[in-house]
Amino acid sequence: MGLDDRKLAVLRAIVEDYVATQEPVGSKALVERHQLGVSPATVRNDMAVLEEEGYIRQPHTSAGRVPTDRGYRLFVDRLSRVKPLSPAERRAIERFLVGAVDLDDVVHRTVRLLAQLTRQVAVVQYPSLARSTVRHLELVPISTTRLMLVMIADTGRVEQRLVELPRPIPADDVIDLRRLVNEKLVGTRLSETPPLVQALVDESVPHLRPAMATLSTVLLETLVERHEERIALAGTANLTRGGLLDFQGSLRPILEALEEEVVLLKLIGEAEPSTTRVLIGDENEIDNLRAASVVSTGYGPGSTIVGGLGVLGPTRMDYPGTIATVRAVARYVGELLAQN
Amino acid sequence: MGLDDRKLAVLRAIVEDYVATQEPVGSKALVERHQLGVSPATVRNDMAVLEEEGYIRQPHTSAGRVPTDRGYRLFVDRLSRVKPLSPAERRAIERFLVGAVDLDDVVHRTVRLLAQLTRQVAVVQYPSLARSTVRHLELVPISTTRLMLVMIADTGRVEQRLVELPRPIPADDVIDLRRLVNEKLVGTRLSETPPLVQALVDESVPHLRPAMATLSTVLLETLVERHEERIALAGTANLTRGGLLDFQGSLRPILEALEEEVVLLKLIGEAEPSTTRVLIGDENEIDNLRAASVVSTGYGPGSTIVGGLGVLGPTRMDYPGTIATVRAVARYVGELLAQN
DNA sequence: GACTGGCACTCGTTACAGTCGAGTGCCAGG
DNA sequence: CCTGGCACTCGACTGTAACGAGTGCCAGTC
Repeated sequence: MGLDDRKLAVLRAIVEDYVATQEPVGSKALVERHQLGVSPATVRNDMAVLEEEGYIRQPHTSAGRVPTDRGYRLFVDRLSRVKPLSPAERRAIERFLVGAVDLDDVVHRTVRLLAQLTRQVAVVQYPSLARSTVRHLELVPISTTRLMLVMIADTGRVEQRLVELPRPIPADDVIDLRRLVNEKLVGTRLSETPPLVQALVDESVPHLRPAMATLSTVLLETLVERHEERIALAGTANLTRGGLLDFQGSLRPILEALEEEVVLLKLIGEAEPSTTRVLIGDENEIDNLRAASVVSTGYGPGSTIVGGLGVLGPTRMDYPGTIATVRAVARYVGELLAQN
Repeated sequence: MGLDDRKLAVLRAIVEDYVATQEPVGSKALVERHQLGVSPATVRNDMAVLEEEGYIRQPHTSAGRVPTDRGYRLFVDRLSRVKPLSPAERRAIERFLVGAVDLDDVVHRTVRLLAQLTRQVAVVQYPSLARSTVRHLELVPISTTRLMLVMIADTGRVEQRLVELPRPIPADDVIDLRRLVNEKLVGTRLSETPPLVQALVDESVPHLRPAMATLSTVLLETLVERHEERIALAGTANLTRGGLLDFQGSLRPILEALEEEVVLLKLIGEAEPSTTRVLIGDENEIDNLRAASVVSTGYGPGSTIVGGLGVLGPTRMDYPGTIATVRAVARYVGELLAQN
């Protein structure tokens, strides 16, 4: 498919205008607003080709052109440069994130910041347990047959689970259990833990074994297998911007999808290092989100990735700006985490 | 205002029909669907009175009648009986809530359950810290100048904060601190804690005092004053039911309000024992929610209240059914909490 | 005095026709 | 290969007319 430079310029112009105005853009308006150096008729010919190739389409016979998902894709891949952030945005990011007292606080501030800057729906995954290492395990007796297991990860994440023991155990045994699990597990990554946990059970002295067995079950099942990923969400009200034109009139499927943690994780949780992923409309695997685009990336202290964050919006989205913002926020959050 | 029985019956019929059909209801349709024993003309006269009194209104001159907020209020207060739950609903509640492993789990399941049963937006407040008592405080050294403070409440709630110490302290001192705070605070209600915390600082031996002071600040500021109430939300997709007729066409203000924790707390957090609160449209203090109604109640083990839960939907809502469901769910959750 | 049937009236909804104009595709000429 | 010109399409908007659900009012009845 031979798309010469001018045709690409036309596509870029269409995308930019459509994103800005939300209205199908015609050949005449295009030459007026951009210095293309050719007449509307020429542009029309180019448009015909672009349409044939599937990059743009006409909503109605006598309307202007609108980019297709494929058109946006080409735009993102070849026609757009990442916008540098404005100083105001930089300042906003810093102002927002200093003074966070807590991992919870960091995550909440981040997700709100993202929503505000991009004016889209923002999603932030808590640092993944699978990618964290254990800093400390605490066992707090609740009753003689119940323990509260508290796990503190190096990322600052704290998770707790109630452990229901098969039979009562004395306080001294709790101390022993605590010592044992900490000796064995502190510093390890939870995803690599299963064999270690098993070993813990096998090596326990007989009278501790039943308790240790339950404990290990809880550790494995609830912390690793059903790996308790957490998600923060903000900016759903932004979905209502742009009237009902975006998302083809119904927010329903979008809102439904946003309620499913699993879906969100799929969207932003599979980040690779220092890559920004852009999913445009159709490319999305989740049916409910076929009318939306997602920009996501990983974040973490230094160059390691502990979680993902991103935004979701209409396919008609300011990709360069959004990508820049998502990257910048991820970087700042990474720095923040590195300080701990 | 003399509203005889028949006029009240007419109002009830109008509310029921309108809630069911979402369409303004006229005099003819009314006599057809309800056994009022009079002619449409009579009903029209009654309607005229009801309209004069502000209980119903006409969207257009030649349309049927629609209840006003005031009409719904009268309906809720005097004309409706709380519907008993269907066996299916009871079963759904039990099925949903058994097997919860965790406070987080309980809250999440509850909020989803509520959303599903009422088909509205559901809100559940985590057990309030101010109404919980301290079960255990744990101090975990992160570095020589940092502690992780973990508080476990009797409601199962676990909160953690990073404590930044003014200067390094040895491990033994951490043990002392832990012992001191636990001796003094376990069993107390956090809302009554301030004097006790202050006493802790005053009574500390000199070399522990600086650390204890920071610790107490964290305890007071972040756990009590900025009382860390938490909220779970579900069912926002239900806002899109009933097309765009509810909420006068724009979900925007609703979605915005739902993003503010403070707003949500105001809605459901001020529950009094065993009362179900119903706020209809205008009665709501939050401007953004003037087009919505809220049904909320408190929950807690036994007869104490530790938090609130409720649902939010259009003023055109099945009040009897919703009230019944909210109450039932609150009761079940209370029982569940009582078991711990 | 309360209820009812009848009737004129209101007004939103729908259908239809006509106009307008943005935008297109195509073609002949530079 | 680009351009100006031109006929054509079709959605948006406007105005008109018919329709009908629903009302308010009034005179008559029990």
